[in-house]
Amino acid sequence: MEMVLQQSATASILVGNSAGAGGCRPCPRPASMAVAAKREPEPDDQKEDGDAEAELRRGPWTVDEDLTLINYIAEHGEGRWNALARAAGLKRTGKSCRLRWLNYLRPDVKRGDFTADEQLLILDLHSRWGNRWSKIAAQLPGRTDNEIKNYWRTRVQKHAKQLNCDVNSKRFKDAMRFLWMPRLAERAAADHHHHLSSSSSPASSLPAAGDLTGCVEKMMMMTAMNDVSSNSEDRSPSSGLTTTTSSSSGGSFTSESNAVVSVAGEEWAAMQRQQQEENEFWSTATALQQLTGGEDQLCVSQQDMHQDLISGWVQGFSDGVSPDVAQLWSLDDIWRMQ
DNA sequence: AATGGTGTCAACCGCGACCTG
DNA sequence: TCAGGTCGCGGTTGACACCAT
Repeated sequence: MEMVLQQSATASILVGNSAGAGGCRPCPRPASMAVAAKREPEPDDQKEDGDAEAELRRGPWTVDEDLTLINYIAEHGEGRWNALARAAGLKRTGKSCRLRWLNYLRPDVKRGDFTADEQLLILDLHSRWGNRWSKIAAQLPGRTDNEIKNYWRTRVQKHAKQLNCDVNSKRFKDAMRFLWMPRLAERAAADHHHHLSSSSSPASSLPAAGDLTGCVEKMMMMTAMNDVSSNSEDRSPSSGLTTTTSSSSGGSFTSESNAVVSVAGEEWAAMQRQQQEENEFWSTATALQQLTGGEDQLCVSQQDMHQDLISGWVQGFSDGVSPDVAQLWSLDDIWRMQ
């Protein structure tokens, strides 16, 4: 394991760049390089080396493969993926190369949690276009269709499950529209205010997306970040600090890693708060739904749609709510959710 | 400490659309 | 027009990490 981590750091160093993954959170799983590195080819896999007609490789990409692909595209450009895979000497299908590049290695791929703005946009666009992931992704610069699809399938569908309804049901759509989205909008506004009042955001200190060198820088950063997370016990940035600088990074990332971890510490705390709020929000929504009892209680009537959306929902809710529920969740609470 | 459940996300698969000779 | 190659999309899978028991 240690050897593997060293290799990933070494491979990055060979490219000769430094930090750069924009908006990376304290790394629940920052890069599949973690996976790839852990699964360097077994001895059995090495037999491919002596066989030009060896079978195509599958599964996680290694750091070497990533570098090969990045370097080849830097020199020759992307496209013609099957030919590219052969010419670059990668034992991968063109399809696999394309996917790896578009979803992961491309310099302008943004990583980390979706912002409230982005979440809002995803919810909104999905309500209009359905599972048109690539179309939705086109509206979110730096985000891939795969990432958005995963977000939808994990986070959004999880909330639907919490509400005990189908993600495509009117009930869930209403909950989304009248509970979740206003809340996200509120958070987005708060984020904007925060960014305006703070001199520089973590992302702004990182290289601008779009240049190919930034791509390799990103690999360096991801490797460093991965080391932080893989060495930390509780996944908090502070606990990752000491092990990062002392072991896997081999000292090469010391200052950068410290800076990253320092920034990550703030983001970590914010993330924790956000997660807690999120949990409270959905449990409240669930409780509310159960107390109001009906399958359709969360749905609004067609007329309500013509009113201001949020106040309309609140009115609809207040009309149908039982005294018990009213006690549990005062109107103040409802308004606070707007 | 062991184990099973769950969440996350990179990667793969199948298929249809498009391109090219 | 047609056949083979390529690309892009949406759905699914599998590995891993974390957490609860």
